[in-house]
Amino acid sequence: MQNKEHNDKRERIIKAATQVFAQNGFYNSKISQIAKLAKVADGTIYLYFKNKDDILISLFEDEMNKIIKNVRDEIAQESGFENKLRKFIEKHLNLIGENRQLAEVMQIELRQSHKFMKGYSGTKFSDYLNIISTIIIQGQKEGKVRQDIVPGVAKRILFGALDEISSYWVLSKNKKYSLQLSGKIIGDIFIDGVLNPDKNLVSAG
Amino acid sequence: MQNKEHNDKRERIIKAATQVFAQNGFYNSKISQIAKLAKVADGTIYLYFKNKDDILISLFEDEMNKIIKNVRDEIAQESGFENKLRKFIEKHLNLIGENRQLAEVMQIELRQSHKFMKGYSGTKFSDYLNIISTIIIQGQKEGKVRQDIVPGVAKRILFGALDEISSYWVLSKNKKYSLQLSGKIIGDIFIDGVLNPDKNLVSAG
Amino acid sequence: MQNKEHNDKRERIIKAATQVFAQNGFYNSKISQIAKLAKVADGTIYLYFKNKDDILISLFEDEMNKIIKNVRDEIAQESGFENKLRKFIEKHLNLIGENRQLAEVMQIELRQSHKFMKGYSGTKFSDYLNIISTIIIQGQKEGKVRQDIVPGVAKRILFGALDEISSYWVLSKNKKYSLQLSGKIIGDIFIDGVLNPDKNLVSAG
Amino acid sequence: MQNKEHNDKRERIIKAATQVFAQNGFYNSKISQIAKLAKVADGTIYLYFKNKDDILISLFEDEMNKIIKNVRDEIAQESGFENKLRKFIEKHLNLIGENRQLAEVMQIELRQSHKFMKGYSGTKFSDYLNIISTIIIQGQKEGKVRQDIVPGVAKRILFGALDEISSYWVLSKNKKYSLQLSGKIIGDIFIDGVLNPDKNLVSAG
DNA sequence: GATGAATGAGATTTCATTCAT
DNA sequence: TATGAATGAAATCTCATTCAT
Repeated sequence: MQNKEHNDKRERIIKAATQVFAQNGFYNSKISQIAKLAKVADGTIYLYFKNKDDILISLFEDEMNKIIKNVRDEIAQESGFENKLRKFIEKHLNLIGENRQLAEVMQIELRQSHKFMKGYSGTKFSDYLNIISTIIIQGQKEGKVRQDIVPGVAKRILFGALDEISSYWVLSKNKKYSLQLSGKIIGDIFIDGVLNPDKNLVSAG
Repeated sequence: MQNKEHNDKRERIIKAATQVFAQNGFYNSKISQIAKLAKVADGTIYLYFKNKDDILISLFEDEMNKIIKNVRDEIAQESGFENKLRKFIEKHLNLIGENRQLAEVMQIELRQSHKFMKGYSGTKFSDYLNIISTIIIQGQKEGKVRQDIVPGVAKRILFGALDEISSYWVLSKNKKYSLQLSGKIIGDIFIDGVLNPDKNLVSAG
Repeated sequence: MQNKEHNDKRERIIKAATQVFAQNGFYNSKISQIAKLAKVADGTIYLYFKNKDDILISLFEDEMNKIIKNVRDEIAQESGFENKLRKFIEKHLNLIGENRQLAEVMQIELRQSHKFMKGYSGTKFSDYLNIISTIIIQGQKEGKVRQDIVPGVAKRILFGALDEISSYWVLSKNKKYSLQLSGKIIGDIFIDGVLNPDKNLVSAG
Repeated sequence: MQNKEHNDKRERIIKAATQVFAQNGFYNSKISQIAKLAKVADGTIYLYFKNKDDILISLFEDEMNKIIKNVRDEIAQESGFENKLRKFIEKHLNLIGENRQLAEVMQIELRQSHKFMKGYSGTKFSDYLNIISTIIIQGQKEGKVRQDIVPGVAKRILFGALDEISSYWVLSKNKKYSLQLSGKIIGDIFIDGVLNPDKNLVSAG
């Protein structure tokens, strides 16, 4: 019970922080705003988090854990390199589309801030990227993906593309292109781009 | 003479700000640090810039102007969609490699901050991205690039990939992959990914 | 208890501000001085007041409320136009004499500042002046005061006279004339000056 | 020629300062504003005045010299205590009416500031007030004014009344009462108020 | 004399964090 | 645990004044 109450408050703070950070940016957000929105006292926040930075990091890690688990589960249900990759793209963009505020914080704030947060390793983010490289490696084993594609580079290329599309979508007022259309194009370009030309011929023949 | 001195000071401040912002991030940078590094009095900065935000924006616009001009000139000397695109990628990554501090500020700080700078339109950034879409459109006219590739989406996909690779390179201590290698892979994936399959077959045949 | 502490601090700040403003003038007074004298932290002041201007206005309104109530009560106990007016004069000068610092602030600082305090209506001051006009109107009803005396003008004439005498007394080092003597002369001049000549004749006859 | 130019600049600065001080108050006025309005460089002001305070004091003394001379001359042409006094009131209010900006500065700024200007004696102001006491003393010699009226007090009473009326007129948007009407009432009250009652009877008889 | 760019001291205000209750 | 009043360090920006030209 105590514990439940505890978690409840922690979660309320994280949720409020997500909203506030998304709206004002990390540096322009005030602890008191978060406290107010979470319906706790300012001081209470310091019972759950070491300091302001810690809220951002915790928020990120909490959400990343959920996301990584979720994405991994879904991808496990797909078979074949291409299907898995398209599923990853779909899931990523869905997450952005469904939780815009979280997306903003993760995209904008964390990128800016993590350089300055001592002791933060960014492992979770690495874990997320490695979902992509694992798929690519599998593709190479399947003989689908060219051997000269370095998975450690390719994972960043795909993530960067997704991230930029997401940023634009999050920040722009008039959403010119849907996330779905963008996702399709990303998938087309990336998959065609990494495919083994031999297989390509075969599949085209 | 007066004018030269004037420009000199303005430039010194921009240069110092680049260094300081890169090192500490915009919000953790102090005007006094910049002034000290630029060897001017704190107050002098306000003769050249409206406020702290204005330094960041000016820095960005100044550099963007130079970069855009430079990149456009170089691309103009190349012929054909593929050459132009590879040149763009090469130039972008060279800029990152040659001026790491500037790159850090442009990549990290501006992305975070521009949301909060009222009245800043970000035209320069748009201009830069449009160099890419112009090349893609040319590729479509040449019959090289598939018609279902939306240039407005593709430009962000390529930029996102370059940007992420650059961010990683800028932030990581041990630079595992060279920018050159990464650039080659980006080019390979992106170009193969957008090529018209018919041409592809022909070129493969 | 909480509340008492609260009021205590607010009052301590007001009191300290009165002293500091009186000594240095509003613009030459520093928040830190006031805080130090009030034995609170600089930031604490901003829990009770919006800004520096607000301290001055609050100080004025707080004191005016007390003064107006006090003066009105005392005047209510007097009967007849002349007695009431002499009592007003006596009370006004007593207030100056008893609380020189408050007087200085109210006389000098507020007069200078209120032009620049947007949104400050100065109602309290008006209320105070209207105590005088009320007495004059009563005098006119009693047939004592000439009908051609415009109460709205006369109230300022009397207040101006009192104010100048007070300013002089507050600012001059060697107080040549006592407030009492000055008060008597003001009363003599003003009352004789507004009396109905007919009554005057009668009373002289 | 040099000298004429010199005076011209000095005067332009004084004139500009009057305008700027009147509009913004002394402490909210910037040297650069005054310089701009006077069409001189900021630094030029320091060739004519020691510092910002000195501008205010000089402005005051310059104008006071003119005013005192002017008022004295006009009064000298009147005969008898009552005429002289009414002329003084008329002149004072005319000055306010004719040069509102100067009036504002003299009334509001100087009053506030002179406490804080080291070494400023305020002699000119004293000279001005003594015009009044001289008239009153003459009135006492003529047997018109009661002996128990202390001229040093009475001069402040009259000045205070005039000053308050003027302040109100200068600051209020809708000028409810004309300066002329107010002047008549001040004269009526003050003169009747100081007159010897014996003379009063005689003059009434 | 005249200029105006440069100076740099200094004050208000904010806000993360603490701690007595 | 929870509170929220109090703290006080710290930073942006202003502007009177100076001084090299």
